[in-house]
Amino acid sequence: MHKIGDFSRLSQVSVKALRYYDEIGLLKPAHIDPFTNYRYYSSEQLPRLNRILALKDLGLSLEQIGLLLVDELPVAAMQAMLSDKQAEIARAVEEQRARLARVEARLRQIEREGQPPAYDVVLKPVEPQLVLGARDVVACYGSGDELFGRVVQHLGRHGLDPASCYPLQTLYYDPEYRESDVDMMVAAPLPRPVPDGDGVHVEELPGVRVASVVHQGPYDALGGAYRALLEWLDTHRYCITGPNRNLYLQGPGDDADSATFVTEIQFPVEPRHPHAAG
Amino acid sequence: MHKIGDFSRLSQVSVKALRYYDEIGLLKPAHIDPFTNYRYYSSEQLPRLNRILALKDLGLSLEQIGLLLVDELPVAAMQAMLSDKQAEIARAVEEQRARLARVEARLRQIEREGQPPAYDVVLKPVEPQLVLGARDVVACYGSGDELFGRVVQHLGRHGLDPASCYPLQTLYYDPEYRESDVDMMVAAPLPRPVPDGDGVHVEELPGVRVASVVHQGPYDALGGAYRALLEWLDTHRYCITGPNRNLYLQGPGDDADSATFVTEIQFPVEPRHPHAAG
DNA sequence: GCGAAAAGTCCCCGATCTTGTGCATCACGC
DNA sequence: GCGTGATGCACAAGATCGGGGACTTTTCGC
Repeated sequence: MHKIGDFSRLSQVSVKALRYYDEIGLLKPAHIDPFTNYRYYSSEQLPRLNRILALKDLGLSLEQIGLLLVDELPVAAMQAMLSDKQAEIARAVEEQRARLARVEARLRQIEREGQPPAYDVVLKPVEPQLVLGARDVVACYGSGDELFGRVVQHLGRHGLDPASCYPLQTLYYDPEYRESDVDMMVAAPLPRPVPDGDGVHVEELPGVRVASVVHQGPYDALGGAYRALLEWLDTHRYCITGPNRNLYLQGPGDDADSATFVTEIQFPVEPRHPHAAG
Repeated sequence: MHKIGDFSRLSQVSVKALRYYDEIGLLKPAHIDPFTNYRYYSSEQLPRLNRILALKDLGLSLEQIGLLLVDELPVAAMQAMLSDKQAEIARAVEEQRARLARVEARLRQIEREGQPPAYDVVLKPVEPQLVLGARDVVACYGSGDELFGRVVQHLGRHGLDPASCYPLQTLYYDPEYRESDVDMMVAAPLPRPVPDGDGVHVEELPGVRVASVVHQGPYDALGGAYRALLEWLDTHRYCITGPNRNLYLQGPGDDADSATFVTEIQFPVEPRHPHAAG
């Protein structure tokens, strides 16, 4: 029988840890003096302690180890828990590798451009939203004004302040970039349903995961933001799964100078080849 | 200007988190109403928030991000921090992969043997220790009794109780297993130096990292423990760097039945090919 | 347009999660 | 009297989340 200090030296486990393992029931001393409360450990408890250390080394929590150390545990249970752990670690490794790839990509970008990236791409979910939409094929990207007019007018007709339908947005349905004959929709989120009308209709935009960037400044510089986002999608192996959206977070309607316009670009995406990331 | 809730919806960052970022100075609202203390955020703050999210996604802490977001930060500083992070993640990946390998090895072992391993190998440091040693080439493994005798006698001559020189141990110096003519030493840790004597000497055993298993039961079953340990060293790519030791934690001298003998086997080791673990 | 109810916001304290470490205080015994 | 043991509380580390009580703002009914 060893006092806790001796057992600690023997096992290279700190006294505090031994007391903690006692407290959580993982390794009770072989004997406790009822008068002094001194803990006494037996050499025969070393194998159990070593098993605890070995399982801890596999990444199992003390709680899980406690479950595994129950006597007569079916082998299948041990296998199940280790398999779970295996899957968990594999997932963690994959995630870390992806993160490493992201860090490397950013480093390379700084290297290449000599400065931090101008745009930061973030992935985020967008909730489904009920919108009033005006969709049409227009001559060019700049000629959606008439669609905005339709939407704002219709909102007014049904007692909705356009400011309460924030943010106004546009969606682009062409599968590839087009200079002319652009299939686009202007959409305004609705706090409550309204009837359809002349050239406008109510629909629910689906919820999607998007990659987004926020552009600040006049619209003629939006191209850089688009390029940055598309390049990011390429580098990080995402593919586009739906019409992209522009959200006019701060625009001409907000009494703002064009230098302070704020526009968010969203592309619905999903990972491409998740198993071939490296 | 948006109230915190609106900005939260816009950015998909929780209100709580926004308040926290304010508190730690990472993202102060563009305006705070001096009467109500309401926070008001501007759309133009979204790029900064997105940069925060992007850096967070790279695994940087909020504190580090705060350092990186200082205006006019030299590019080199950003690169340095990202490089550090890159190295850190690479290390983490490597460690996780090693752990994954350990879990897989254990699973395979259970698969193969149909039951959990009988021995758990743990790596641990052993401190240097001053010992009284009796070294000789003896006929076979079992014939070290005379060496034990020498040591115990010498201890007694200098007023030391063998019980205070715990645990007695043996070291085996042959570079490979031998059936006969075994070069071994019996050693007893010393609480204080004693003079050398007939066939015994004082020396300091070096501190080493060892792989160890604990065997419980009679000595004729020690072979299984040895095999388990050596197999583990092979599987986990460790090589032996010194004489192995047996520690007699509970043995014939402790009033014990041979079924309750407890012996620890230690092999000094170091990793073999650390870069070729997978 | 007014009052009341509902929703949003404030700040502050504490919990989370894990595996312990550090410190203070008191008891035991060689 | 010093080393060792006991107990118990606090703290750690990081990034929030939860809840409570007090205000403020918005909305809804009339």
